[in-house]
Amino acid sequence: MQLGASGGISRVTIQDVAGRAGVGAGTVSRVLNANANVSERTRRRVEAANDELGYKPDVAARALRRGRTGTIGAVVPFFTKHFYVEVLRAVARATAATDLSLIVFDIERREERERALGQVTAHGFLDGLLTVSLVPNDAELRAIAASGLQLVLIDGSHPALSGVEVDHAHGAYLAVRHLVQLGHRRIALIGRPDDPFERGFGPRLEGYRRALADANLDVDSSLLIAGEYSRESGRQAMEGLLTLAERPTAVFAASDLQAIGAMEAIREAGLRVPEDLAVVGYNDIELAEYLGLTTVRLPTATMGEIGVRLLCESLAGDQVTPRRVRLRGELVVRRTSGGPLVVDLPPGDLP
Amino acid sequence: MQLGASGGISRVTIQDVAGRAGVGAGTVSRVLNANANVSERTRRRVEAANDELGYKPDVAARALRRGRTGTIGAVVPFFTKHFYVEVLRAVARATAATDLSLIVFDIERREERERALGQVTAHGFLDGLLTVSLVPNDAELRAIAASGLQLVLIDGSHPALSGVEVDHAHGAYLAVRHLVQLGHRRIALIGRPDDPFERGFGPRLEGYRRALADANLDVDSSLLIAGEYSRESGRQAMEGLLTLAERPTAVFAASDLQAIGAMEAIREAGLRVPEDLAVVGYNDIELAEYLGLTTVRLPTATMGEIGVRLLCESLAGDQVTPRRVRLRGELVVRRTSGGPLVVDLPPGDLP
DNA sequence: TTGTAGGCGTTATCAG
DNA sequence: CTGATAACGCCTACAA
Repeated sequence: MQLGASGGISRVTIQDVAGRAGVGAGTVSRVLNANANVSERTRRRVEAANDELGYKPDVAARALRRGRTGTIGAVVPFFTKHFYVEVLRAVARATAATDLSLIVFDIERREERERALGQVTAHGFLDGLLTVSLVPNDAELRAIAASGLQLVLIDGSHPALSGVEVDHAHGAYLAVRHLVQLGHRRIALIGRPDDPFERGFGPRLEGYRRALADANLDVDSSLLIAGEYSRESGRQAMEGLLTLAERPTAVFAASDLQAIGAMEAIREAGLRVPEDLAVVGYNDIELAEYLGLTTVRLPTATMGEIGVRLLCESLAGDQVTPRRVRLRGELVVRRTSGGPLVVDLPPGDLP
Repeated sequence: MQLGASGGISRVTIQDVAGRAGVGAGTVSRVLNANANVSERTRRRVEAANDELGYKPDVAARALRRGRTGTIGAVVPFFTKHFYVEVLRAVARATAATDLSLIVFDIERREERERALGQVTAHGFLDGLLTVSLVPNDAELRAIAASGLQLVLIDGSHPALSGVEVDHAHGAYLAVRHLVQLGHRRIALIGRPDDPFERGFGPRLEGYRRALADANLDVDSSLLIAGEYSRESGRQAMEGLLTLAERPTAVFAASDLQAIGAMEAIREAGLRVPEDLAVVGYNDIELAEYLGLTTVRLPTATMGEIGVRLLCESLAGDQVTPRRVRLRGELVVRRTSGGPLVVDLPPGDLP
């Protein structure tokens, strides 16, 4: 009898477990895969043997036999930012509930994106891929398709691909309509594009326009500032807005981080939120509640779950046509917009 | 004939290539693995068939047969920082020269570290692992050993593991000795620990002590500031040092980023480098040359190469005892230390 | 309910 | 130098 190849520790195989449990290998396999008709007694014996030997099925053998590796990848930008963390957490949880393994690729810089996508597709040990807020370009798409990799987009969309997207236009619409209803007429937009590595407005501009149009208000382009997903960006944008001859009375920032930066700028200019300037953010990060920031809450958990579910469906190969799910966020009204709200303070805390 | 399992595209197998080339599968395999005795004519035929069919060996089948997956992982913190980028670049290059694939895990936060290490060891599709500036704890080490994964440390050391380490104490010694030789007697140390997720001094303090001891100088603990690897940290440390009653005349920062931050603080205080305060950094990042920063250059490329080589040796399983390689950096004298140096300026550029 | 055999795609061995 | 052939470890028919 030979030692299991180099892998280090001589491998425990399904045969060993079968021998130990006094059953055939097929039975062990059935137990492992919760597969069906195994008597309770046998199952227990097998499980015991399994534990005693510390058996772990060989991924390679399994992959060869099944034609699938049982491993998926998730490509996520900016691991540190709330939205991505939340989505990824949901993805991890949902994946854990399946028999798939997840490998996470964190993309903090543009260059890494290419590298990660390349290495993921070239290697050939992934069945499927989830990308968050990243839509691969045509070349990447071709490579992915050629390698037989199933791709599902989370917070992004492409006509030929399955994906979960968020109706950011609708979220922006809710936010801006809220401000309009509070009587604001000059509402600034501090934008954020779709692609996390860009600058620009993205679909939030559309919601902004729609909310204004509903109220028969014109869009004043001097109130539109494109930025990126950061506090500093929000601060700068706000500083610019404050120099305007005719200042806005409210601002919708396309991310909470930007909203927080904007509020800093507002306070430094000696103005008050919401009395002088109402502020609404987007994402509902943890700090938002603490700061009383009115914002739009996104269904991050649902997005992650559905993303995994769609990928599982793609892997099962049942359906051919891509499925695209569209989700909506909800407005969370707090102090910074100056809207009507009920604050539940314990009576003792009142001054 | 059945379609290759779900993988998507029906798989081209080695048999197909063999058929197309009119040879046996074994021969194709030999060609693919540059294995030896194949006639030039046959080799060409096989390669042609290979190209025409776009054949890619199945990783799973190969892994099963060989007992090794041919994939290694590299766990690297702070992908954006010069030192890690350089080491990783070398690792990638060295890996490309072998028949191994590399999967990179970027660790930007403490929590990710655990996750990455866990997923990497649990999954079982990696033959080996390289960690940069990260020494796994005992529990992690056990898990790694148990999974038969070969581990090699880059810029870190452990008695039981192979690894390449840098003699940071020696690098610090060179830097501080340089300052001592220039006549400085009050030399501050802005420290940096070994573990990128800590705060502290690390081995650089030892080199600092040694250089001072050589010159019979005492260590003044008020000149020792612990910090982390960032510009801001260096700035703060320097601001503190500048408030001292008896100011230092020179400072050795344990990273260039910290040195740059320190220089900013010095200039903001209205002082000049190197006239009022000499500065030496560590790492030789690109900016260092631009700023004329005297610093210690580390053999990043060599570290990456050797790391990969050590891992390959471990995988080959030839040697049992861990091999540990110790490397040294070199001092690069530029303007900020005020040392004697020759600047090669084109004559025309002189004022 | 359970054991057995065949084969997934590759590579190593053994004849020729 | 090259072609068959037998594993690698697992899963899934098929047979019992």
